[in-house]
Amino acid sequence: MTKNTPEKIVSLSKIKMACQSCSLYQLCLPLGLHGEDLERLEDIIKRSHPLKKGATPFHQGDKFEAIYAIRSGSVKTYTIADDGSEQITGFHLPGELVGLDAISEDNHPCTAKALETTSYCEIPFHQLEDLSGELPSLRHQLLKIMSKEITHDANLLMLLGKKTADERLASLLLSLSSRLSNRGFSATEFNLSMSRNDIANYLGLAVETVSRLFTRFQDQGLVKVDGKFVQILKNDDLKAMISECVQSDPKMA
Amino acid sequence: MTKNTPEKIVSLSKIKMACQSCSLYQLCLPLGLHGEDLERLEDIIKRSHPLKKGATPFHQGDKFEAIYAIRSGSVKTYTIADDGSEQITGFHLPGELVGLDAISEDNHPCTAKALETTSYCEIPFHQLEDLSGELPSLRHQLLKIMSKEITHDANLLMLLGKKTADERLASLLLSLSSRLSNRGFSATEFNLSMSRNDIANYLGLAVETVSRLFTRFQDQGLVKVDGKFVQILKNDDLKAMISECVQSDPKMA
DNA sequence: CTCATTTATTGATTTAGATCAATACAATTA
DNA sequence: TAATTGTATTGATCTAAATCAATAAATGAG
Repeated sequence: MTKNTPEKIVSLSKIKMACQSCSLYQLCLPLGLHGEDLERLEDIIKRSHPLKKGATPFHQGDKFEAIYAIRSGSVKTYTIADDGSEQITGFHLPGELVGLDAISEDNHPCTAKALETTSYCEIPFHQLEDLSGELPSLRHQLLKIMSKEITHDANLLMLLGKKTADERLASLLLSLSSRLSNRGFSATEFNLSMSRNDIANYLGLAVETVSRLFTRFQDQGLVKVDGKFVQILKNDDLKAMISECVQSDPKMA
Repeated sequence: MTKNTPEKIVSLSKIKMACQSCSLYQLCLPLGLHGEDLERLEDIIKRSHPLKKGATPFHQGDKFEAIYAIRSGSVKTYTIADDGSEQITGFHLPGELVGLDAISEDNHPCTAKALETTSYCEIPFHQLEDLSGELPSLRHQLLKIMSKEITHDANLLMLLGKKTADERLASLLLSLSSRLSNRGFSATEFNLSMSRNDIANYLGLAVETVSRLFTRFQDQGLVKVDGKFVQILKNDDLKAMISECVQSDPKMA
């Protein structure tokens, strides 16, 4: 792929994105668009070379030019504070959009890094914004995706603010499981593309704690873990973990 | 004001919102709109009666109809998990929009509650969405505000995931201070409209811890606290607290 | 005003998870 | 292949913050 630039033997018309034929259509930006409208969106979308593991499509502070839709692979986003400490703000799977947080300041508040070989579509934002003026369903879908991100973050806040280490890991595993299954992958077994360190960082825990949790979850028969390969054995028990837990404070709000 | 309903003696034309004359114009949705465009936005905005303390303009699960711009007072938003536990997702000050997280599912994922007497503008969302199709700067401002919320949440994540109790409280105080000062209030002294319990919940701490922190901050001469009234004495020291702290993990990402 | 109830502060004790430390296991590279 | 470096697991110890417990202020209702 990198050696003999085979793009040259592919007809130009094929290089153009075909969202219609993309398995992620219903999860991604073009949802709700058809016919000519969809073609207009496809016209502004650029497919780029796949990212190798560790590659960074954009860095914190970079001028905001485009948002990125993941086609395959996975990406983490993280911010680095003044003191150099890092906080991972998300793990992103195929069909998800990355970079929307850059609109506000017109530069990226976080860095994105491929956790494995990752292909993606690049959508120049100003063109998208203009086009969204003309296409109500594109406009709505964009707002919807952003709104979803806000909700997702709020859930994560709940996770970090209130939950125990067990519940945090259970939440992450269940989130990955359900998102992967929405994308046509197995809900019960998958490879974690991120390191234990990344998981710990994201969940606000120490690596050692994450490691111990995996061991314990396995001892409890909840999961089977072999390095990055995870099998969910008792989905319901994991779910129960994250809802039963926090004994409610009956008088509040 | 509350006794003799002076609204009745104000002409109907005045009841219509006048974003131009609103001190929050440059922080709020209409930023960038002028003349006829601004009037079109004002036409869809409804000013409602002020909320009394404890009133809830919308509840978790309510169908999504409108977003709310705070004019005066303050509001907290929170979600209630299945187990009844509550997580406060934000404190909202004048000029801020509440309810944008409802777009994604078409119903509100959180409840909003007035922390004090609070006046607000109600903006029916579908009309706003339509109008944003015609007005590029409105469209952009809406995306910008949503994007800002995503960034804000990411920062909060950093706060809850990584920081110590001291840093959390310092962050909240500085955030309130700077937001209040942007809104024309004093940056150095203000009343907290939320309870210690709310603060604890929001910061993911126990009430007792928050209480002890206020005491210690005061002992250290960082602030002067009298119940809900807070004076920031050493802004710089507080700032230093939140950046020096977390000794970076040099090898990561 | 008094009484009741919520909200806040302070102290004593416990604990979940961090940190420190050592080892084991992978993955790269030469 | 061994050597190097990064990543993961496991154990021992420590500590920040939770929890438990009691009191003290506020707030609000009658």
